[in-house]
Amino acid sequence: MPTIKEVSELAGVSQATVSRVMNGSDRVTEATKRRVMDAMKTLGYHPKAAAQSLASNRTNSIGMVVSELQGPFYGPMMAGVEEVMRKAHKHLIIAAGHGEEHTEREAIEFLINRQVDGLILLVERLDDDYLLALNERVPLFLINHHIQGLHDRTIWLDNELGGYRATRYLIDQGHERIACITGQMWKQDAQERLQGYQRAMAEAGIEVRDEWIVNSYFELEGGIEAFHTLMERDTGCTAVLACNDELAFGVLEAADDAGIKLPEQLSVMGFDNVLTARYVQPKLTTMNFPMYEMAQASARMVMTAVYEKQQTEEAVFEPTLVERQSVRSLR
Amino acid sequence: MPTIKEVSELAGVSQATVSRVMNGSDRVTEATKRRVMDAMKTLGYHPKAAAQSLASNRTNSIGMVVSELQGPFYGPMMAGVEEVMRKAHKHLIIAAGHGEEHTEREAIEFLINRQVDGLILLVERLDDDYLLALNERVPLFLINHHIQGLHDRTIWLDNELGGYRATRYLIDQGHERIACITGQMWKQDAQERLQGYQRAMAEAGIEVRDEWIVNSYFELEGGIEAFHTLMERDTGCTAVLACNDELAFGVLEAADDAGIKLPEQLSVMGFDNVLTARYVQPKLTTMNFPMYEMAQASARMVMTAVYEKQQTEEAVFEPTLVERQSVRSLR
DNA sequence: CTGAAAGCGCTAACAG
DNA sequence: CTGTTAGCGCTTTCAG
Repeated sequence: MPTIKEVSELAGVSQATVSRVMNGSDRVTEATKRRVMDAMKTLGYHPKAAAQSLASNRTNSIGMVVSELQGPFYGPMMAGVEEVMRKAHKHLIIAAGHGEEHTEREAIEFLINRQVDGLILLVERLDDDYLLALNERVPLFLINHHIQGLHDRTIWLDNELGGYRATRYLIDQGHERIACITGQMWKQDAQERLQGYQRAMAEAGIEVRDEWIVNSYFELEGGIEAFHTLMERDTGCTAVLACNDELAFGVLEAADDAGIKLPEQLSVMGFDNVLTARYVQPKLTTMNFPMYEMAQASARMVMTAVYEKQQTEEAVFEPTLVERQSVRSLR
Repeated sequence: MPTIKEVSELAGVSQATVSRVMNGSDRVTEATKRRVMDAMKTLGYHPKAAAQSLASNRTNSIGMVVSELQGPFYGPMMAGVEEVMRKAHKHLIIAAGHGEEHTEREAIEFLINRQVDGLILLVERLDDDYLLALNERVPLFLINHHIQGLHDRTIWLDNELGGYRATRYLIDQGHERIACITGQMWKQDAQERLQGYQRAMAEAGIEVRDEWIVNSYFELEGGIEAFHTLMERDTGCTAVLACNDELAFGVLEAADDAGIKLPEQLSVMGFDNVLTARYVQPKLTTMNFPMYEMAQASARMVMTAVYEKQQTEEAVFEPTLVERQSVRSLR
């Protein structure tokens, strides 16, 4: 492994100069720059990340913490981040929270000890005070998590708008009695999606009856249970907004078991557009969650904030309708 | 950020001693060890990874290259690796190949420049010579990829056995005319699964007719196309082994579109047991691919080979049957 | 069992 | 525009 010293000798310059051309920072003559570059090439030189970090106090790596690596959500997320990071020659170190607050904090500490230059967080269970304190130690970037004072470091999906658009679509298809199955209400996105539903209904002048809303949790089983309570309540709803696809899948399954034909007897609308949505029967109409794009945006935000030291501003993404076959038009 | 120097001063020992207790290597008196530990704790000391790397020529990080981050496959894989790595206080740096040989090599070079201590590869398109050469530069660990001379660094799924068991199950259910939809035949696993099918059929004394085998590719569309060619060939098969779940989903969809009832008119068997398999209609009977466990195994292999300098041996995993509803018994 | 000292390979003032 | 000079924080001989 050649070192900077060898390069400098072969190029007939000082190590400092070599360092300069690598970092492109200071002004160097085209001529010497060329000489150095050639020397690097013939030696097959690659700077040693550890040495750079130690000297510069920058690791050129950023950490990413996700609640869990499983699930349909995180692949695209990681892929998006990884892509832009690598193009910029930065390293992505990942850690998973495995679903618990305790392990999420552990994952974060782990990455901070690694002295990452920045931290992208896609987590749910951490409280704001902790995160704010954390931000003093390392620049934080938050995906889908709002915190007072960190707006310009936030990438989020407008869930309220998504809930609104989804509901609006159902209404436009002629539905009036529309049920809504929510996720865990301590989750910000669950709340917001419900709010969007309520706004759309209010706007359409439809009075939402309490029995139309069933509180559940973002899992297949949650969808199944919710479907049953909906049946028991005998609401007469013709459509249901499941606040994420998983819930919708549960509804699909439960409906099928109950011998209810979809979408003929009940229209189902999902939210997230996970991969599986295209595979189920009927193919799920849902709101698209542009995870890949949001991930790229978060990585770009890191680049400009951390490495270019420039101000950033929050990035908002909008869910868009993906029309498939689980919603029937009443018109 | 406290340094080793401060710790040593507070503990009244030399830096060397502190280093020793951290690495647990040399013998140190219990007494001084305790003093050092206390000092570390009161200072909230954490060693700086970059400095350690530079001095020890070990980065305590291993790289992982996957063909693509998307898809149902890699989440569990990463989760498994990450879990055991983090427990051992090692770092996981990931890079994606994004499906092309060119970018896969790039990803690998990227990680090598990062001086990772080892490299876990879950890739398909790289040729053996390249990988063997690579192994001279950094210890390689291969998931589902066989290479002469790297057996003891390989973690693999017995695809042939999986194909055999799947087919065997179909036969046991009373099927005789069993079609097989393969993946891209340049993929090792596609070949092996087919071989397993053939072995089971031969063993059962069933002569496989050429028209029962349709060469396709591991995607939903591949399954749809394969289903249609199967229909055109009018084989009279009562069951079909789709060599991965994606293919099976394609068959499900195409069959549904063609008005063919599953599993009444055709039994479908998948392979991989991706998350989605539980969501489709009928729920897919398939062979389980223990990705999470295999990932953990690969990480453990890295630990013992790289950090404990001990010999390892290949780890083989067996696919097991997951019985759901897409296969009908003829008995 | 412990300390002293010499780097690991690079960056970052500070001069010139 | 370029060279000189200190380190960055840790590990690792080599003595003792």
